[in-house]
Amino acid sequence: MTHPDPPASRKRTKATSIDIAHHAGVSQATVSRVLRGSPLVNAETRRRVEEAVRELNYTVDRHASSLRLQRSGTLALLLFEDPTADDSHINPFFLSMLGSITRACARAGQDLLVSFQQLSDDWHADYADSRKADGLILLGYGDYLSYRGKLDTLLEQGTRFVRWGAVLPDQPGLSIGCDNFHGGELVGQHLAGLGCRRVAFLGDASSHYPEFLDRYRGCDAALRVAGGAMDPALQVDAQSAEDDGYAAARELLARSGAAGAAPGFDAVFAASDLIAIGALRAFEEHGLHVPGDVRLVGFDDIPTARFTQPALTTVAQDTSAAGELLVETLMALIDNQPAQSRMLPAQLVVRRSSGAAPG
Amino acid sequence: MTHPDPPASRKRTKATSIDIAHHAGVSQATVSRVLRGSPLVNAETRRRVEEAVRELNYTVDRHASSLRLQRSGTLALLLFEDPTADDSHINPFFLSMLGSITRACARAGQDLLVSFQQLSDDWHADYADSRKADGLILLGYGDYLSYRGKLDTLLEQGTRFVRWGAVLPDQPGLSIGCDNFHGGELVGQHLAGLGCRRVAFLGDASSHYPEFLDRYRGCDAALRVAGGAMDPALQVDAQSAEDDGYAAARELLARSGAAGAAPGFDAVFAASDLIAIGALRAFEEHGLHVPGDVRLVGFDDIPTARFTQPALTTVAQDTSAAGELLVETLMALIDNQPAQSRMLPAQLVVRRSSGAAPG
DNA sequence: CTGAAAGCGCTTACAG
DNA sequence: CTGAAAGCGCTTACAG
Repeated sequence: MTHPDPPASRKRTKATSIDIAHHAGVSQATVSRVLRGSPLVNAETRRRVEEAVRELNYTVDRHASSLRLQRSGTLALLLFEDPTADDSHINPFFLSMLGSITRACARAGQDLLVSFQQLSDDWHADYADSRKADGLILLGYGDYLSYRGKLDTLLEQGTRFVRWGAVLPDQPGLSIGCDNFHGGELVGQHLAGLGCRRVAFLGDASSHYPEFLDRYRGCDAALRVAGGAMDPALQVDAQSAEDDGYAAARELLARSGAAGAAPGFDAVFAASDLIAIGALRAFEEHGLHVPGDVRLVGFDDIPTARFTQPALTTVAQDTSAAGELLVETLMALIDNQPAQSRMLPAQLVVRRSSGAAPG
Repeated sequence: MTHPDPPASRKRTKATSIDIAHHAGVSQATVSRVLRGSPLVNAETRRRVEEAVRELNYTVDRHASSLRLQRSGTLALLLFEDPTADDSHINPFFLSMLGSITRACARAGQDLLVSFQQLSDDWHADYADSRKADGLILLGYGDYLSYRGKLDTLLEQGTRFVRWGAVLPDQPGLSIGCDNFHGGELVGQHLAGLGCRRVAFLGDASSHYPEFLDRYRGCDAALRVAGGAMDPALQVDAQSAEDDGYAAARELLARSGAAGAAPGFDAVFAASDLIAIGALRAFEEHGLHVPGDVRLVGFDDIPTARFTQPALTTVAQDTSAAGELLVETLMALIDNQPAQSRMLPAQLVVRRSSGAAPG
């Protein structure tokens, strides 16, 4: 039984499994077996190896292991930003998703690679092909139609991925998303219950932004039950940033020709909290009181929503469950287990901006 | 000149450099040279290889490359949370740091591994030893004294790391931090200029939390210039979360025995915005008006600070520059270039909570 | 239960 | 300028 010699000069070079083998008086193969938890190892041998591992402070080299196993134990989170977004801050909602995904990965024993991407970037080529990650989590707003094609490419290449977003009937790959339609319904019911008849919508309500579209439709459905409906004339496009909301609200005000006079709408449903916050600023500047003159509802329940003046009524998405489910679904895909798209419940959070709460 | 055969069955298996070599009619070594940008390659050969790479959609296998190069091209961001923190949300300030670090890594061509750690975890063993990352970025609040030892261990092991936090004279390793002392001075000057004499401090001002301590000292120094000083009786410990701020403010109120009567302080400097927001709630419940009865200043300038009622005067840290500098410094360390600790300027952002702005 | 050996896919010193 | 070959540090089928 010969064992390989350890390196002659032990000059603070990282320990390898060969060092451990020598230290414990076993073969390198046995060290590897112990470290991978093989049942084929004698208890006493295992003990000796484990001791050497502790003593030499050894950790398995991740690259050697991944190369051999053809598996990296790493997931990649790609966060898309709209090309319009300058170097400004990321939507807090996504930051909160990032937090929950990070935790979920830790629980699943996976490492997480995080990257921000422009929608236009050549991202589909990179992470999976280079085997940096076993699968991708796709997150972010952006024109769905223009990135759908990239999803097709991913699928063709056999890349495992899960997307956060609208759950659509015929989409490429799997999505986890909030039940946006129901979220919209909750808003519509709430506003109709408060007697609103003319509900404006701030957000791109087309199939370019299917999440916003679902929110719009849900609200419309609820209003119809109450004998009303959304009016397309009261819909103004907006991406999800605050400035977009500000601009859209001004456009809405201009359109309804309400220079000082009563506006042509009694409520505004903003497709995101950031949009709502921008709109709030525009209304304020215009001398329009929220909720006195206009009731306002957002979507996402970002941390700031509690602090706007008035505090923002909004729809909360369960980011904790979302992160968990995204990781779980992606792991199933990677392990060739059955997996499916799923929607998470939405919850209305009533605060003062809709004029319903006490005070 | 013989070239290795490509795999017989081409069943959607990822292309390797051998496939490319065969396709381009060169050796695998030459493919590698082209991909690593070696100048030793004939232009026409290079062209052929590049074409094959495009055609077969080839990407270098990261693990094989890293194993060979003994370099991963990856940085790890370890975000510490206090053990007290339940599954609640991360301080938005750190989320914003995370955003800027992510961008900086992208610009530096490095991948970023993100992980949340409990201060108590055995994190020092993992990332660098396993070669998952070439270096670590350490971020987060937590008892400095209790984690200083781990920094020493990292240093001993030869792990490259940079820490975000207080820049201290005799600390292990390098730190990038905001000039907390000067940030505190700015607050002290501002408050003194408004005629405040009794400034309370909400935050742990000991060497367990050197950043908070520096803020405290800076404020004290500024008050002394104006003929005053901080009063230790008006200092209440608080970690950085909102609930801690709420509790600390109530403790302060109880201590100064001000049940309805005028409190024993005319201003409060909260060590973080989150603490300030919690304090604001406590003061409100107590019937204390900000800034009428108490002037309030925070630290960090998180997104919500603009929206509290009244909007929060605070000290902004340049997170963009911070991320850039953290990555730059860590890269220098990894490349064995000279590198040093650095402080970034702090900037006072005056809003209504200090009673100085118009309105 | 254990060791010897092959091989994961690269990179680069060496020889031409 | 290019190819053949060694080797990075693992994991596991194979043989005992």
